[in-house]
Amino acid sequence: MGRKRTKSGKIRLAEVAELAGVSPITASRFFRNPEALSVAKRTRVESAARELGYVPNLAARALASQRTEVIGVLIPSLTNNVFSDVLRGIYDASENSRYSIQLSNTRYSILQEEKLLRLFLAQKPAGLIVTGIDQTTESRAMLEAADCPIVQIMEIGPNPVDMMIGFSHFDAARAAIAHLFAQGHRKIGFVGARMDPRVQRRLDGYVAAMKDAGLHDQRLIVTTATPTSVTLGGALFADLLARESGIDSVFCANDDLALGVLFECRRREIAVPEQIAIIGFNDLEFMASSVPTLTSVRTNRYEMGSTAAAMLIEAIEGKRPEEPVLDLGFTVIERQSSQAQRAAASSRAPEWAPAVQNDSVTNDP
Amino acid sequence: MGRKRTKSGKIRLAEVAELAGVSPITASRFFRNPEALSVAKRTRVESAARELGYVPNLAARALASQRTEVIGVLIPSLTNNVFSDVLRGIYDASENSRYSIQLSNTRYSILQEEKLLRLFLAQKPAGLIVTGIDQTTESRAMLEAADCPIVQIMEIGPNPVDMMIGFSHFDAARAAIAHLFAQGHRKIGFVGARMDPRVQRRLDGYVAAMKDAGLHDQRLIVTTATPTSVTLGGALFADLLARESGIDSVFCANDDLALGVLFECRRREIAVPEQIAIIGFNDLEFMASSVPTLTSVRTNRYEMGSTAAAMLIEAIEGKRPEEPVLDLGFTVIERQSSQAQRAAASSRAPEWAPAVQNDSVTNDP
DNA sequence: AGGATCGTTGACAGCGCTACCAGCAACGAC
DNA sequence: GTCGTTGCTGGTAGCGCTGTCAACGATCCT
Repeated sequence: MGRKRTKSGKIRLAEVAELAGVSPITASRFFRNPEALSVAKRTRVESAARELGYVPNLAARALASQRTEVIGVLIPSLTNNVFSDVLRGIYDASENSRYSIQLSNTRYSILQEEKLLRLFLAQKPAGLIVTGIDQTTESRAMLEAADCPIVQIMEIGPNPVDMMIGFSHFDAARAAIAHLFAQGHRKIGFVGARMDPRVQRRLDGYVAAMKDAGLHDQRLIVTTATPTSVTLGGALFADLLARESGIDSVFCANDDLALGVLFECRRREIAVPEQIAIIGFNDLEFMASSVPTLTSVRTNRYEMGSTAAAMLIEAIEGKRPEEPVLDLGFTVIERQSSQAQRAAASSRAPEWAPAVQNDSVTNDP
Repeated sequence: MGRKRTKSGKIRLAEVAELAGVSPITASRFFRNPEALSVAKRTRVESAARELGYVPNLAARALASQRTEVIGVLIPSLTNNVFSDVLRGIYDASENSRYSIQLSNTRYSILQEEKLLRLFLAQKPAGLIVTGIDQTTESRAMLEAADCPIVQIMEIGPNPVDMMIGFSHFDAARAAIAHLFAQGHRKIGFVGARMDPRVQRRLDGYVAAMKDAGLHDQRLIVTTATPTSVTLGGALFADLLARESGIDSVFCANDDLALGVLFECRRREIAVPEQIAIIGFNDLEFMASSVPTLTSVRTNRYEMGSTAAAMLIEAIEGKRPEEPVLDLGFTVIERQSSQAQRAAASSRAPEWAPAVQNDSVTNDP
């Protein structure tokens, strides 16, 4: 097999072209735009490539074409369960595409995000997925100047840089509070940690709902910048109880905190939901199987990731969506921890039905 | 600023060299091996690069040097909390290096792993991190033929391909059972899900310990190939109880299952640890704050990731570790859920001390 | 003094692929 | 018949960087 000056057994596009009896550029086209070839050449190149076990050299491709096939993803945390679901969606959706994912962790710092963004943009990514809508002015300018499609994920808001997919944390929080109101609760506490922009907007939604009902009281709100955890949920709830009495329910900014609150109630022998109702946020898997089962606001995290990646890839290939902003919504999943008091007596055992509610499990292939 | 044939404002190495008054190759050396330059030229190139805002073109570099600065990482799951800790370690350790992480999800399939491995290897990665020691023969051969450093993570065993970092799941399971024996438990159930090779080895450790004590009974073991979840823990435990009576304790192959078992006990009003003791595996954060707090086997997941990446980078740069196999060990963290029966009466409240035990929280930057 | 060695620098020649443009045959419109 | 037009193919010329080798002066040794 007559190679020219290539060393040991490396298969270049030139070898494939030679075996197929076409020019290198024709072989190249086969990989990028097969429809442009006549059927005869197409099959010849295809079988030659297979026979030689040809694998394209991505570095050479990137250098020659002046663009990469990399999708950059900027997320604020690798620890948070929420992001692992989103990421799984992103990886799944990109898996059978030509694009590869380049992930970076901003650690909830918009300055770090700006730095990483600069790094990414310098490599001319094919597309970018960024978290949230609270970039620095500088980041925002870079994103707007970038000549690749961009998807903002996790929430929606005005002025998308390009595309946007998420839901309204403000509305979701309002819905959570509305649910508690409907169950007869009035003195609703708020427990939040980390306080990133999305948690902040959940707090805003809570405050708005409470104000609308004339029930707002700053002393019902306990927050901290500390990263969230189950343990922290218990501690913050303890703070809340120490500060204020007569609280009948708690809205937790995420499910880990809610579980912590539940445990703290158990520790103090506070009956849930009879004495205190609990509602969490995100609807992680365990919420459906705790005792009592925990009410939460379900968010479509996996879909957020997979749809974002799918939209991005479509846009890279020229098929922009007609509607660039996609609201994935949320659902309040009512469970025992927030049932109205009259129903509470019979709520201990019968309604537990994991088979119906653990759908988040089945997403994992 | 006299550029030759370059279009709009793109800064190449040649521009930097020109401004610094050196040849391009000298400028190139500044980025790869600054010590080889005289101090004078070094500072000249440095300031020129900064002034022009030069960012190297990675594709060109990869093409010219015939190697990439990519570390490939193959993990079996993006959902599992365990891997998100490992990943965080990997990303943190690689963050300030020149290497970037390329992540792929094998979904617990060694065939998928083989396919991804082939893909990775074709791009000549600088190094590779693979999960576990159960590759296909073909994968094994590819790994051994690869001309880059490789770290196997998550467990240790004989015949490392190259480097290896983890701990013995077999020994860790034995230690868990030994702990239960020490607390006076004899009829110890095993609850496992997913049953990947590492969970299988935990089961092997359990079986070995039970056999040594003359207590082995196949009916005490409940497993499923289904992905793990809290809900599933409860369901499997229910199966176990239905099948066998007189069980005094349960070893759960991971913490999610353990939490599910705890909830199932609560649902059935089985006192923990008085009637049933529970021990989990991994020591996730919530284990320290449940009620009762849950005993678990702590594993060093973040360190596993960060050390693996650090070792790999060292090896890529020529500094191989003197000892290629690193055992990170494990620790049985005793909590209320496995306390001996005599002590159980006083175990309800006093020993709960989250401040001491929630160290996994502080790892998150 | 002559030779060997070291540290520093530069010239040259690609790495493997694709953008760009040109060429050619086949076809239809005028 | 001439002139586009379309569909397919190939030649040329790099993309921006680094491996290799050679050259040079300075230093050290015999």
